[in-house]
Amino acid sequence: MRKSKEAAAESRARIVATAARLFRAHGPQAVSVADVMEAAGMTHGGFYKHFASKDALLAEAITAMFEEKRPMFARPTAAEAEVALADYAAEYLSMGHIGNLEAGCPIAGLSLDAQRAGPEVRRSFAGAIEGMVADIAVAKGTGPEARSAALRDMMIMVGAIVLARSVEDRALQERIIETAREARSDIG
Amino acid sequence: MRKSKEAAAESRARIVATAARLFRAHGPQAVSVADVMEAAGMTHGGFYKHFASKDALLAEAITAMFEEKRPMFARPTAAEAEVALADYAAEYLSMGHIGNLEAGCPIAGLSLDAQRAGPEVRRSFAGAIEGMVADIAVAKGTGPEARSAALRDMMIMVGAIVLARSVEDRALQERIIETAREARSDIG
DNA sequence: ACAAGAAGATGATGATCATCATCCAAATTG
DNA sequence: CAATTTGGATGATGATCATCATCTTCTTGT
Repeated sequence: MRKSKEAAAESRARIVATAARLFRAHGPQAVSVADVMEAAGMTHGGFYKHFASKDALLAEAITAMFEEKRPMFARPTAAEAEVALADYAAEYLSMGHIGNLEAGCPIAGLSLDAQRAGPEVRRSFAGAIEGMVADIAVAKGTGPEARSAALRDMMIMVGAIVLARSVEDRALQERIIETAREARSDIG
Repeated sequence: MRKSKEAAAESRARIVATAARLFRAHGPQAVSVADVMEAAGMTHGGFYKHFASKDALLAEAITAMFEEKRPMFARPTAAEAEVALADYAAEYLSMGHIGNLEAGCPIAGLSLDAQRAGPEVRRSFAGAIEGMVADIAVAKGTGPEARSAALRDMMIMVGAIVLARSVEDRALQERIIETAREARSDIG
C-alpha cells in the first residue's frame, strides 16, 4: 500500500540506519537486501523503490555512519575541538568499542569492505575520511602540522581497534588499548 | 587421475598459497572454492579431498600468510631483530604496500574477515598475531615494556595502511605513510 | 472526488556457490 | 602383478541472493 511522503522518507531513513548497523556488524556481503529490509520492518520488495542497488545503499549507509560520529569530535574552534577529541578518544580506546561492532567506528569496522566495493562506495568512504581528517585537524592547530597530527591520532586509534579485535586474549586487548592511549598522549 | 604422494602434497601446498593470495586480494567471501582451485590449476572437484571446508582452507591460508612474513622480522637476538624490524617497517610503510593487497600484511588486509569467520579461522588469526607480537618484542628488549613497544609499532603500521588504503588521494596516502614513519621513530 | 502514480507486498528469475556423489586412472601395497 | 586406495575430474544438489515484474492500496495533484 502506498505511504505518505513523510512516511516514505521515514522508511527510507530507517533502511539506511538499519543497514548502517547490520553492515558494520556482519559485513556487507554477509547481509542481504532482504535482511536489511526485514530488520527495518518491511519486506524485500520495496527496496528498489528507494535505492538503485545494494551498493547505492552501502554508499549511503557509509555516509550516515560518519555523520553519526561527527558531532562527537567536530568543533569550530581549536580549544573546543581539543576537548571534544579527547573525550572521543577516551571512548574510542575502550573495551566497549571492541565489542561494539554495530555502532563502532566505520574505519575500523568496514574499511576493507569499502575498498573492495565499487567506485561509488569507495568514493563515499574516502570522502568521509577526508572530511574527518579536516575536522580532527582543527583540534591540532593550523597549518600542515595539524593535518599530520590528526593523521597520527587516527592511525593509532584505528590500528589499535583493528589489532585488539583480531586478538582473542582479553588481557592482551586491554594492553593494546592502554598502549594506544599512552602513544596518543606521548605524541601529543 | 591419482597423483603420487609428493605430487598431492604439492597440489595441496599450491592450493593454500593460491588461496592466501586470492583471499587477501579480494576477500574470502568474494573468492569461491572453484576460483581458488582453478587459479591453482585444478578443477573444483578435488577440493574436499584436501580440506574439510572452505573455512578450514582459510584458516590454513592465514597461517601460511603469517609464516611467509615471519622471516622478515623474526630474529633470535635483540640486536639483529632491531635491524630486521627497521627494514621490514621501511617496506611496510611504503606506497608499494598500499597497492599490494595480494601479498601484503594479513592484519591490514584480512583482519575484518577473520573476525567475522568461524572460531577455527578466528583462532588461527589470533594465534598468529600473538606470535608476531612476541617476535617483534624481541627487537624491543625484555620485560613487559618490550611487549608494549611492539604493540605500539604494530598498531601504527596497521593503522597507517588501513587508513591510507581507504583514501583515494595519492598525496594524502603519501602523507599518511610519512606520518607513520615519523611516529614510529618519535616513539622509538 | 477522480485519475494517476507511487510505496510496499508477493512472487518469479537467473546466477552463484559450497558441498557431495560418482567415476576414472594412476600409484601403492602386499 | 593383482587388489586396493586415492587424487582429481565431471556433474549434480540445494541454498542463497540481487534484481525485476506485477499487484494492491493508498496518497496527491487537479
